[in-house]
Amino acid sequence: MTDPHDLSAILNPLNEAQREAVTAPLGPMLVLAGAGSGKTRVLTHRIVWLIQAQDASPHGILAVTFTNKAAGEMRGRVEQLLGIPGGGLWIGTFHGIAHRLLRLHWREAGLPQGFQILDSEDQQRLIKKLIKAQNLDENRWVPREVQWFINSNKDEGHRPASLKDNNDPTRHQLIKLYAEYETACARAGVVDFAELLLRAFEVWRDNASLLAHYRRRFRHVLIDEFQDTNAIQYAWMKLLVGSEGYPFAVGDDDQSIYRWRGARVENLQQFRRDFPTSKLYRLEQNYRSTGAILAAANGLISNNTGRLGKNLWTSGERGDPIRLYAAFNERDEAEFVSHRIRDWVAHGGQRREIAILYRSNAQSRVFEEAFMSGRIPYKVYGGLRFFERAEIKDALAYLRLVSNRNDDQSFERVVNLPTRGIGAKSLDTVREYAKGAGSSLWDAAAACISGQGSLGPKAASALSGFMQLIERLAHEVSQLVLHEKVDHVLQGSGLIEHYKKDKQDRGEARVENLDELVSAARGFTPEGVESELPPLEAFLAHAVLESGEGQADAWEDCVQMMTLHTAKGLEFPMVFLCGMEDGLFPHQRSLNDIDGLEEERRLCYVGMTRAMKQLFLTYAEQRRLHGVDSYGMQSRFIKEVPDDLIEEIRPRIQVTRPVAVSRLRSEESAAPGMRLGGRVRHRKFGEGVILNFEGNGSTARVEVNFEHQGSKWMMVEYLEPM
DNA sequence: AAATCAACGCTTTTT
DNA sequence: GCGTTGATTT
Repeated sequence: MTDPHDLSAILNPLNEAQREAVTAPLGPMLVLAGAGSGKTRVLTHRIVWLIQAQDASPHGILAVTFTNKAAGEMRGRVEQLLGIPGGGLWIGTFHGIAHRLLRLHWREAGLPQGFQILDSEDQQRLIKKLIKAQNLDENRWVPREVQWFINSNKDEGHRPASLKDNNDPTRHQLIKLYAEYETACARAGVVDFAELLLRAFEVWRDNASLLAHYRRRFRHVLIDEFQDTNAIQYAWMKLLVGSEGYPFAVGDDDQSIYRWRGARVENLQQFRRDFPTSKLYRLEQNYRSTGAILAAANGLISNNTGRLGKNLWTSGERGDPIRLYAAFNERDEAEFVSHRIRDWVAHGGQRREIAILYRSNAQSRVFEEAFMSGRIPYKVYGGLRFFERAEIKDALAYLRLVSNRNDDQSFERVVNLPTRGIGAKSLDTVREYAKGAGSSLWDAAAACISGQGSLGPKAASALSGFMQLIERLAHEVSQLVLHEKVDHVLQGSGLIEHYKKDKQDRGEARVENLDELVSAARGFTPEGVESELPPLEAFLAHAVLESGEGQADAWEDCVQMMTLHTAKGLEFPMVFLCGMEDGLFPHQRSLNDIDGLEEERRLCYVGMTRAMKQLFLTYAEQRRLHGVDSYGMQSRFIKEVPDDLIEEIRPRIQVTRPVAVSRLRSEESAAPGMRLGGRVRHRKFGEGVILNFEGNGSTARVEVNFEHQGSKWMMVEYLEPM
């Protein structure tokens, strides 16, 4: 047993800056933590320090993160340091904590006790349905955009009633849809993700005694990734902290990459204004990357304006230079990466130490093809997760209906799946009736069967069959344990049969996933507030909130492939930043406004700082994009890395390339430095890249893609190589 | 109700 | 160019 007041275990592993932050006197604190500077360590050690040095009760500490993964890691490390399970400690995601509060205070929040959660796909379906029900033109009222309107307003704390239409008919209609959406959610007893946060905020704002209780309880509020907080998360934090609490915010403005989904970097500065007594700490010593990598990242990010200011440094060695490879096309790029991976493995490295990072998911395909033919095991991150798969959502819809007949989304999803003769027309009748009666689809269906509304006898019997099925399942399942419930509903629903008929490959995988769902139910243990709910309801809520990476993935030694966004928070000995071309990265749609461009730059910064030992930047001079070949310029970000840090790798000769290239190659003596993809300068048009070539000697003409003027054909003599 | 076809659109993602 | 989706066909 360790002496509870021996703090050496907590403090010894820290550097001075970290120790200062961890042991800072109680009060509002903001920690600017650079990439790889030990941010999680400071957060976890602070928690333990509060408990062991300040005698804070674990009960009085709230720690909030954005992802379940981060929350899990934090809890694990705290428990490891404490040497005991950190029961009583509230560590969770914003949404998880909000969910917990709403389960505890569903009455005050005006929610039904068994409310369920809508994921974004469900939300979009519902919105689409509402738009259709209004007979609005779906081209004018795009569900995605309406969804964005609703969510961003919720993120900002706005209810439909508080929104002004400013005599703008479009806005007026959007607000109306928002209001209708709210009504529909209330009737079905469901809340979406943004609603969790807003509702949790409102329940405190509108219940003084409840708020007072939580203010008294949670004196210590620690928030991770503070630069990613949105308006409602910030407001919620501020409300809880009040004037007595001790907020401990950790973030990095240079790693703010989620502005597009409502994150407000400004919250870092706002924090300083709202808590004028707050102390600011900086963690700038990096333990992850070599000096060269850090210098490159610093050089890049220094091009951004309005930074809070931070310079990462390391006491480690400078290491290898950043390597830049100009590929002919995207396949050559992938080949190059493959070669480097083989070299790494041949020298004793592991594949899991390598990350391929790209701006957009579509870029993974070419790499996958190359790795597949090169027999290099890889894993692509991103894409659908387990609980988001169609068949799983179908199964969950059955379970939700069994649990709550008024869940209209689920009703619509499975009423005719597998097909049982309930067509669009019959459903219209039911919908119409529900609309008139202001009831759920289930109740409307019951009414229609019993002769109200115009439903054909055939449809009525089919519908009645479905409803009896659900009632029967609900009855049969009532005494079973969770996984038996799931299993039984799956069997009874006919979903398994339905998917077995599916085209071999796909259908098989789907049935396997459904089996996996039963296993997931078997392995499910409700935690904390979840145990207040019946197991099935707890399981359903859990499934939405933690749609989870496929839990059990055989840990084969794989090259890791993911987008730059996904890579945040991770580190790898060897990193490839691929597709470094203007238009791809920075992305075309971010080129126009300076804020967008700066966010792209931060994204690049995040990518570079993932690398521990080796960093490669690659780009393709020619890339097939959306089916057409295009010629790009190398990313402006490459030029923002100090020259002396970069070592350019010349393309290998044996690469198959267009005939024109070899023709141009033969002209190199006549026009030194002129090659396809080479950079040239024109007196009037500025800089560009050579796209194409014809003729030879003094009659040679080239097509040049100029940075600003577009592409033009011209004589070589007017160009100078760069 | 399945199958086939044309249209579309195409960053980034967590909860 | 590809995968998804909605509409139309049989």
